[in-house]
Amino acid sequence: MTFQEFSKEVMVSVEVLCRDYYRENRESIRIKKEDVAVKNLVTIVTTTLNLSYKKGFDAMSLRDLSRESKLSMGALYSYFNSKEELLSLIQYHGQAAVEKILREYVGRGNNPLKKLQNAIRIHLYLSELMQRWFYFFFMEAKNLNKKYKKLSVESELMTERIITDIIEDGVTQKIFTVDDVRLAGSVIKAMMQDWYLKQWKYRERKVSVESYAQCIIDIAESYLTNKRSHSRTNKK
Amino acid sequence: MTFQEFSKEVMVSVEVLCRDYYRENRESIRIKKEDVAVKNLVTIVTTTLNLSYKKGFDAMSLRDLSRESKLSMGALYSYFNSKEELLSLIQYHGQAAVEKILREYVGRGNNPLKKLQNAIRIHLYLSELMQRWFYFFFMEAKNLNKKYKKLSVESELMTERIITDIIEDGVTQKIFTVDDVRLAGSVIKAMMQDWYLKQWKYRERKVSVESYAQCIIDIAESYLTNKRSHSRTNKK
DNA sequence: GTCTATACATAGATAGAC
DNA sequence: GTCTATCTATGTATAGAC
Repeated sequence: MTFQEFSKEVMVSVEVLCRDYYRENRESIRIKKEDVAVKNLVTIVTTTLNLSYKKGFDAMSLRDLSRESKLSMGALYSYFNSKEELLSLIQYHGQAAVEKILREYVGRGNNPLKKLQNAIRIHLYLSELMQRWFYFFFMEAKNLNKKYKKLSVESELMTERIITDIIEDGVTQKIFTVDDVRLAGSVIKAMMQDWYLKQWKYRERKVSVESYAQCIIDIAESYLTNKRSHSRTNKK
Repeated sequence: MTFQEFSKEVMVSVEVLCRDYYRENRESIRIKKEDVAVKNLVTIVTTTLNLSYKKGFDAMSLRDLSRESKLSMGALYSYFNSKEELLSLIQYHGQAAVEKILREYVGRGNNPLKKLQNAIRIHLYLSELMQRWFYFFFMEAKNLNKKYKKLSVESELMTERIITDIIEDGVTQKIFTVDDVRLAGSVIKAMMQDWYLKQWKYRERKVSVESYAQCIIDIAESYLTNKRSHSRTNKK
């Protein structure tokens, strides 16, 4: 599956996501016309993601947001009750959207090798489409309150789990060889994460998301299918 | 080289680092007794790193810092002229200290394979010793002004360069096979970075820095010494 | 050298006109 | 629904006593 095919198919629209948020919070949002509300929410969220990418959520003042989104302070507060609520809106609904898409696309393939390739590609394609979101999830997680922080950690572990489950499967089928499945999954995830954390670097070097994916796949494969024992890792 | 051997040998003391800063900025620091100044600078820097780790540098107010470090607001401002100066003090002198140590230890080994193993280990050991610093460098880079941001990017590329130079060398000697040397170096760095960005995860799982290092080395080796062609990556 | 007290700017948040 | 004007808390930074 190429990136282009994927992006045509998923249509992760911020609009859908904001509509979900709106419908779940009708009571606390003062705006009653759904279309107006959703339209402005999209602006608010998009602007927040961009400003946070530049200076961080905490450094972004609501006056910055007001200026950039061309909505007054008063208008902003019709859509959320506090800056913290804006933060958790993005984190919570964003991660939910990501999980939904991952669950839908990941898991395809009829053997562990194909499944792994697919999982890596899908993850990377999605993080490319939603770069600002993924960056935000990671960089702003520490500002969340206890409840949302817990959800955020769970989300991190869930995506790791997708990888480790496939590896586990491959080990059982004697296709993969590896000592510590969870550690392997963790570092594969780390490589994937670099794609959206260091966007500036890869953009500058004109690395395409497809070739990046292929590189990670090659690395994962050569490690997991390496017949030589990794016995030194076993010392513990 | 084990982590214990390394940590005994390097002695990255925050004190040395603060003394350097003090001596370079004698004019602008109002405190004239070096020992008093250095002692308080150590407290200030350490406390800043800890608070920033918890809530981010931007969210940390100088009142927080004053409370935690048990120095009054007035006292704090005897050591720096603005919050921004505190930020760049940590970034600039911290990264300089890191580079100095890396230059000293990396490059040992009499063939590319040994050199690569050594470079990965030293990087990880150092990032373990200076976890708060490395975390700070990455998370707070966006708050720097233009001048220091440039230095920060250079520092990132420099450490990447250490890895790619070794790989390049190995390719020339036909020990390694890889299409895109720079991309390989970049993702190896990404795996190393995860060690200090996700400390909570690895601590919880009781992964030692040595076994983490061994895992990254195994992955890098199996990829770089894999004879199978990575032709698919070559499409560009 | 260190403190307390305070100036001044800006932050988040809200009231009430339109 | 959106705006402007304004409240109050908190932030960075400094002056001046000890």
